[in-house]
Amino acid sequence: MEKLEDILKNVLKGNDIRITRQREEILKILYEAERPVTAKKVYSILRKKLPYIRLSTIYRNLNLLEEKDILRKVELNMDNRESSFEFFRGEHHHHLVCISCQEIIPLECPLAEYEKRLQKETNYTIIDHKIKVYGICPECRK
Amino acid sequence: MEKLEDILKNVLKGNDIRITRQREEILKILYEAERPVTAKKVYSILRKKLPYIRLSTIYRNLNLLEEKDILRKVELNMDNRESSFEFFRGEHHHHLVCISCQEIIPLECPLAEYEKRLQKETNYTIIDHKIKVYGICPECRK
DNA sequence: GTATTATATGCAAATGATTTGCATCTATAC
DNA sequence: GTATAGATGCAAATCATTTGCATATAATAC
Repeated sequence: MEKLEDILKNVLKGNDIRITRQREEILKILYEAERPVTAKKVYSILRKKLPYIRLSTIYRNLNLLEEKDILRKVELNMDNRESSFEFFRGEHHHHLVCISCQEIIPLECPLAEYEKRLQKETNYTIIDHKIKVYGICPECRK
Repeated sequence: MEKLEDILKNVLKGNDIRITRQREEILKILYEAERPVTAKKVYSILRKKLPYIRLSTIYRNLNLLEEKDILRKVELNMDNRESSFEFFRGEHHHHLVCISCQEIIPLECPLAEYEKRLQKETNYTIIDHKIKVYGICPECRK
């Protein structure tokens, strides 16, 4: 049974990405996160371990990992100001966000059939889509 | 038959918004636009007529009109950097955007049933949702 | 292990959309 | 017309994100 550190190292190697301490730690945070995280969040976690790390390094790596399809970028705030990132485990999905406490529930994609129909109706080649659902969770409704 | 100027004036009055030249012109641009427009776009159109207008005025008014439910704010770029606004004619809808030429097709909402189901399954109170579909239009595919 | 070289990082500054503070102006109510 | 709450012009601030550059480091060949 492989150690997490080695698994993540291999993820990097397999994508021709050099292994650096910063990279490993960033990826680990994303891998272990239960919900999408912002660059600032990664920064605030990491600077305890790596006091010299900069936000620019975080951004460069998040973007790199997204380009390599290891992470996905998602916009979850209603106002779309800050991006979050999540480890991409191969499944296309969406999010239901509580507008009060920001809790996030992943959603299976309900548009598979719809996309096909849309493609026929509009004659567009459909590439991708994004869905975000906003609500209030049972906890916050109380 | 009422003139457009008067219709828009009444829209403003009906929402307890003072009538100013800048306001009227901004609203008119939005009303007549065939697709969502950015603040910068409004600015570049308007400064021909009102050379002294500032982007801050545009933003203040777009935001005000959105709060009053006269406009809707939409994020159409894949990278979500710039917001667009469109005149809200009462129908909840979404957009299919060509990632090459940015042409936009409005889409009827396919999630009405889904929202109800989701509400039951998750016990969240569903408030709203956003869908964006990205594709390549027939013209650009050639 | 050491040297070589391409790439990554720290750091500071830039960017770009959007917002804000403040003095002045103006639409509306009296 | 006058008073005043609210709007605008203007400049500067804000905030997430990106970039330029000198230095440091990982991968690679020896």
